Amino acid sequence: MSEDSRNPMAVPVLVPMPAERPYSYLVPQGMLVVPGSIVRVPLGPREVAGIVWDTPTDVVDPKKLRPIAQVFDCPPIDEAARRFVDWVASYTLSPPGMVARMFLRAPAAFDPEPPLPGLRWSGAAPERMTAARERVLELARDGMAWTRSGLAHAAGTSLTVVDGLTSQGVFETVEIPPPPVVAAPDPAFSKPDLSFEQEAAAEVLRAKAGGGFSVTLVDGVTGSGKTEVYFEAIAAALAAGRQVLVLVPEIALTSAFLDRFHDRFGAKPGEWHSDLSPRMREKVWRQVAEGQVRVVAGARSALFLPFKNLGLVVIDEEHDPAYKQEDRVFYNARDMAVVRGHIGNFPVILASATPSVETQVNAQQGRYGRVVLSARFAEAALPDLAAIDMRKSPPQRGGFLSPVLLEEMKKTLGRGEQSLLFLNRRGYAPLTLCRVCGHRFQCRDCSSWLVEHRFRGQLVCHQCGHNEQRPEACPECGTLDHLVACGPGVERIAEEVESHFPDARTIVLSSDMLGGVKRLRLELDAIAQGEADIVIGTQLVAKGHNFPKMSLVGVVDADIGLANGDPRAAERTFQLLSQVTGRAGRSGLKSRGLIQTYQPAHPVMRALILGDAEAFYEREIAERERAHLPPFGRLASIIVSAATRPEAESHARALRRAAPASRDISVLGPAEAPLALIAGRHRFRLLVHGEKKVDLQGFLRALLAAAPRARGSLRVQVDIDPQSFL
DNA sequence: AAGTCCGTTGTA
DNA sequence: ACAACGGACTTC
Repeated sequence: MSEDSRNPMAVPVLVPMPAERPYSYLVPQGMLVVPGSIVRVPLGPREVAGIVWDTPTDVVDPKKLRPIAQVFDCPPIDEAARRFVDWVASYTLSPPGMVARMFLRAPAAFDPEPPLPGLRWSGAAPERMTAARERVLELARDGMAWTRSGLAHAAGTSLTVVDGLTSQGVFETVEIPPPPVVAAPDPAFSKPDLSFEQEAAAEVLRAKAGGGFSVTLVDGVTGSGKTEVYFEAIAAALAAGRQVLVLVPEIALTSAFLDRFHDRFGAKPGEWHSDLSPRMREKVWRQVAEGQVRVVAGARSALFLPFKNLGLVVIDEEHDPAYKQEDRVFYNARDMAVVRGHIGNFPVILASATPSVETQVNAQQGRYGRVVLSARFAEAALPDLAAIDMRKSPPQRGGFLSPVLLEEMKKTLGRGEQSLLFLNRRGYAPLTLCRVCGHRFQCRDCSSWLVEHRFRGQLVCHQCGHNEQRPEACPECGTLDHLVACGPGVERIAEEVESHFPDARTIVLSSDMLGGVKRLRLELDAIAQGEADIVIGTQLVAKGHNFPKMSLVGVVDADIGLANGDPRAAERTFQLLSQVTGRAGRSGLKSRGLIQTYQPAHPVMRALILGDAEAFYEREIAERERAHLPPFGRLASIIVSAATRPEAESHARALRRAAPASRDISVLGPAEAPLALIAGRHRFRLLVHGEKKVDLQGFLRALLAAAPRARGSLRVQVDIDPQSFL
């Protein structure tokens, strides 16, 4: 876009706020701006970063127009990324500015990285030569630029020696371009040794990696080497000069993945997740935009990085619920990645040992390709799985571990191997009550029980984070020392384990661990090195780690996830338990998985123990089809929340009344949400259910347009394809 | 989303 | 009497 000298031109700019359309800004004389340019613009009393857009704006009073303050010296957001923003905004019913905001998550990166100050040999000799000076000069004589500290360090001298030489004019100061955050991966660095089956799968993926849009499911049991196989597709994309994005759930914890990548490509991928330091974040963002970082391994938000030349997206563990974002813009990164591939016309690979029902159906119906890896790689063998019927082998009074499991742990310990106990419950006990008056400790702002965390001596709300000191006396009746913990959390299981195996090295892992992500990484590494005998963990132990000495996995309570009325409960439980039991036996040890359950005949348990995934999926798919649930029908949920219950309820009813008449779409509710109160906000929920082919978004837009405006404390959140039904 | 403006309430 | 807050309103 060029400017006219008499009539300064206005351009649309998406600003990071919930407006339905871009705003218009004037382009000052001499400023050069293209669609995708990242600009600094005035917005009310402040200045914000926005993106120059290319879709129509509303006509606006020319007097209101204000000029763009600055165009950042930064590669513009490309056409494909812009269409992606529009698409995501439209699909999720989010304001486009809020989606664009996700592309602008590293404000410091809009300006180029400053060069580092460096030193280069000027050709001059020092006044007097010493041994230390000689060592420094030896390194610098080739004329390459060094950083001051780098040179001193390499020469094994102090900074004083280098500074002395500099002041004598032996070095001249130069600018060193900022170093890359990661080295360039080499597609030919270390060709893997693949089995026949893996090689065949890799060949299919390599062929797709060269072409346009396609989606391929890599369906392989845990330990079958899915990663090695899709690495070959990455190699092909790299060889073709494209950038690659690998989405990984909980990337912050999976250092094993980064190591494997390094082994294959001779360099680490760029990392992107919420735990990055601001400095690193900024460097990665910038270098992705410039095309210098070739491969990013990241959490779901990495989908909104400004790739210069994206040519492949891999979604590892595609079924993982961590891909669903449920705040601000509600989106599923797996589905949006497929859209990104479609818009950018490049292939997408989904990998999982337990694919989501949606992906299974897409593969069955031929919309997605599928490659299958049926055998565990090399020496790895699938664990031998069995259910422990808790009605027949109940735990000791006050305990939660059946004698059968304890006996197996004892044997494992005796062989010097590791056991893993899995329980998806943080803390010591999920409920505390008074034995005298029956008082139950509930969060003052949420409809949920306070969870006792005994290590910290606190009662904690897992919904809003509220915590209080655990009292000695009941706040209701005042009786001392009669509070009782109900049910198990990982801390309580650890206590039980320690009473049975006082000499074993026991470790508890959960996401709330003291010391944060850094500490967790260290502990996971230590476990992989064999520095623990018994590990007790929540779901974070299920994800992608390789524990070579682990030969027993015990699921403490397999029934937990099946209790609520969530339509995805069976699928979730099957996936999670398959993944956990798959932690055992990855390095050839004969291994076992024991599943404690009160309903061993439940189809999920049967499929799991018999290793009959096919039967499970067949049943689950038939059930979804019968009920017209996704992927055979469409769902959206609308959560209305407000400071008071009546406000929320009456607005939810008003939304319901605003629903347009439709034969193919029905609105259920409003009903109080299962979590009726979160952080002091009362919640009501509507479910919108339609046939597969309906225009669900159009229906919702009409509904929202006809509904009264949400004022005061009222908030309305629309969740397309909801995963959580709480 | 993140400011300003303006009305309410709480405290010296 | 005035700060301290919360809600409504605006932003090209």
